[in-house]
Amino acid sequence: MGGMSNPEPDQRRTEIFHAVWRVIAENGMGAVSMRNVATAAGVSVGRIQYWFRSKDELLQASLEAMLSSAERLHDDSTRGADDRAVLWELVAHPIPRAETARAGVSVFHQYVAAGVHHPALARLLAEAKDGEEAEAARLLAGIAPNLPDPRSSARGLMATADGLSMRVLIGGLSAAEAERTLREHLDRLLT
Amino acid sequence: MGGMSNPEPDQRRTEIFHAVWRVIAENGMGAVSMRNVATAAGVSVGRIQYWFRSKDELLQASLEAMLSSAERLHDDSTRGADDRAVLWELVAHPIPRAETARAGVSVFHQYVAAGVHHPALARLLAEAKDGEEAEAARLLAGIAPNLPDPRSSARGLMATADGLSMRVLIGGLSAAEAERTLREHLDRLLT
DNA sequence: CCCGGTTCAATACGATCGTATTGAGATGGG
DNA sequence: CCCATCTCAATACGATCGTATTGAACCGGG
Repeated sequence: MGGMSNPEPDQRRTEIFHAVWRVIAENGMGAVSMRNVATAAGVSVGRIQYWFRSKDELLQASLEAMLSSAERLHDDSTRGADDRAVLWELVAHPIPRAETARAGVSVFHQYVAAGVHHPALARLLAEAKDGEEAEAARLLAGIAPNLPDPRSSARGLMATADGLSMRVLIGGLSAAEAERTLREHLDRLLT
Repeated sequence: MGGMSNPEPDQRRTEIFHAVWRVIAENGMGAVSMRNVATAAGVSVGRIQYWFRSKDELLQASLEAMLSSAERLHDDSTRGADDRAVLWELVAHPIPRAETARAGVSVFHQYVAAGVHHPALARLLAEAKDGEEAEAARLLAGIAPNLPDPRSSARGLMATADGLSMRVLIGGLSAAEAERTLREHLDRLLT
């Protein structure tokens, strides 16, 4: 038969994912178009069309990539750190403490808004949040074994972080204040 | 001089606001176009263009109308109710317990996502949230006078509600579970 | 009666959208 | 060498977008 397939198709797709995220971070989900993504990636529209059948598949794959990348990040941070620190990183990560973090957090919120009217995206987001919640509950149960309902506590903790994250994103609340409020919540939980 | 202006210009604008909200609730912020709004309102595009100079002004005015309407709603619910009930309504209202409430909540989240890259919208949202927070802190201080930092407690409480609201919107968490988690948070605060 | 202002409806324009189509270069197996 | 296949770039098409323009209906005051 003919030629071989490229040995690194994932590389091609990943470059495009980065461009999607950058477009979303800089100008919101409404600015995501084949042409804008192509320009941001420095490639042609045809290339994106070759690697993704449609804009919808591109968006969905970008979210999957983002979620699994975040999960991998967390798993890495787990090695050799104590559970309290790991838990804190897990629940505090929606709060954009650095300017670079703000980009990622805002991208997440854009996907959430899109997911409200897009079941496939919503499902990915719901499962990711559920996984985070389970992991937080597991850590919480290890740290405070006498907690009556770690799952519910984890749920409240993560919801608090997400709500604070939203406040920081729309302004009027600093990341430092948000972090302090979240810390108070966690401390109250652990005493 | 010539003719008089219509005695009810607010009525015209309000009808259009309703159409904007319906379009956002049903199909998301991305579906908001002059033509879609006109169709939803059963009027011509020209009419919308007459009452609003641009799509941007329409969106901004729609958000202002929604926020002040919500504020008026809350003020009305304040009459003759005890503070605990008023506080609960204030803080639990982001959780879409009925299907009709889901529409309003999802519209709010669409505006939040839009606000991330739209300073004028963000400012309106931030001020509204700040006002809610102040009101919740006031009620909280009245109910539990020994609370060390009512403002911070109110902040955490409302953030929890917003985060839970997000979870319910993207699915995988029922409104009842969200309400229970929020109630636990409030109870822990008041004991 | 008509005239100027209000309130639209209709239409037109250029930009941008998603995507289908087409063909060119590159590459490795037969 | 050559041809099939992979990988893209270029382009075209119809739809939809925001908005500017134009004029018609209506109506109260002079």
